[in-house]
Amino acid sequence: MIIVLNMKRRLTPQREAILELIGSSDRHWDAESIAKMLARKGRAIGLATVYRGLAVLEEEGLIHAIQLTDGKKRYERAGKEHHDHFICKLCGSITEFSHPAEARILEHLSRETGAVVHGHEFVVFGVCASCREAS
Amino acid sequence: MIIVLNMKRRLTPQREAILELIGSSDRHWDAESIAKMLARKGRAIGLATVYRGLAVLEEEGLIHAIQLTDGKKRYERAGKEHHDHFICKLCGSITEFSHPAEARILEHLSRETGAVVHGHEFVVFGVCASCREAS
DNA sequence: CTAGTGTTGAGAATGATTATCGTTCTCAAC
DNA sequence: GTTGAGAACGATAATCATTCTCAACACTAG
Repeated sequence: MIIVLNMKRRLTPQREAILELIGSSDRHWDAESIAKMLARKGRAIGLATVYRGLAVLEEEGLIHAIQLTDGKKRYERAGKEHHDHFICKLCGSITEFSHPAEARILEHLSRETGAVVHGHEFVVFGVCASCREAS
Repeated sequence: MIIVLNMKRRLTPQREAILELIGSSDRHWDAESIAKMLARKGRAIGLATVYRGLAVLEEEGLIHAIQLTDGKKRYERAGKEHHDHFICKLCGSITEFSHPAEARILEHLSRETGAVVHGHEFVVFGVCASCREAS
């Protein structure tokens, strides 16, 4: 895979390491987990650099950011079709789901209000099946 | 309106002031705005007390919390039928909307995954009609 | 080669929220 | 009315995620 960043941005070794980590898994990474994981792999990167790298990679569309209910921004690899997130209050696990009706809701919204929709986030919380059974 | 909080929680004058402020408007309040507004009204309340009050009032179901994309938690009065939020990236305005298909998505999710859904949040961002026209 | 600009890493700074702590308030039992 | 236990208050310190600052380093074009 050959990646070229726009303009003056460079795909530095640090940014490549971040991209490789996120791109090769289905996890929802936050900045600190990325820094720790890279450190554990002997590829330590300054935390500020991780934050900057994430911002750049997101702007370039190479990763995708989501904002869940805890204060942390999470990142997942780009290129998957759009999906929403279910978060279990008990175990914290994140499950992805999607439904075709969502597109219709967005269409309806922009038709009614005249707004231009750039993005959206649908976060559902509750108790996942395995936690429900376990309790 | 008579309000009785459960158990050991008390509806103190401070909490009543917060509830009255949120309940009598359709704004989406963050903690600091509440503190400032009450201070301007000559009813100043410690910021920590505002945060604690908001948490208590939310637990009691008297106000409703939403988490938008900026780091701040917002609160709106409870009792309105459920709705979602559209945020304009340019002017920051928040528009409420709703669509019946949403319920179907949630039903589908819990049927498919076996999860119990407690709540959800659908946040859409883009450019509102008036900002679009102005630019 | 060299100037100009992008990038890094460490640490300071920021902003929202939460914890701490001594004091005050509430309320039921005495 | 007094007391005692626990809830609540307000000011301030602490925390947590994130952003900023700045000096040292690395590319890239001329």
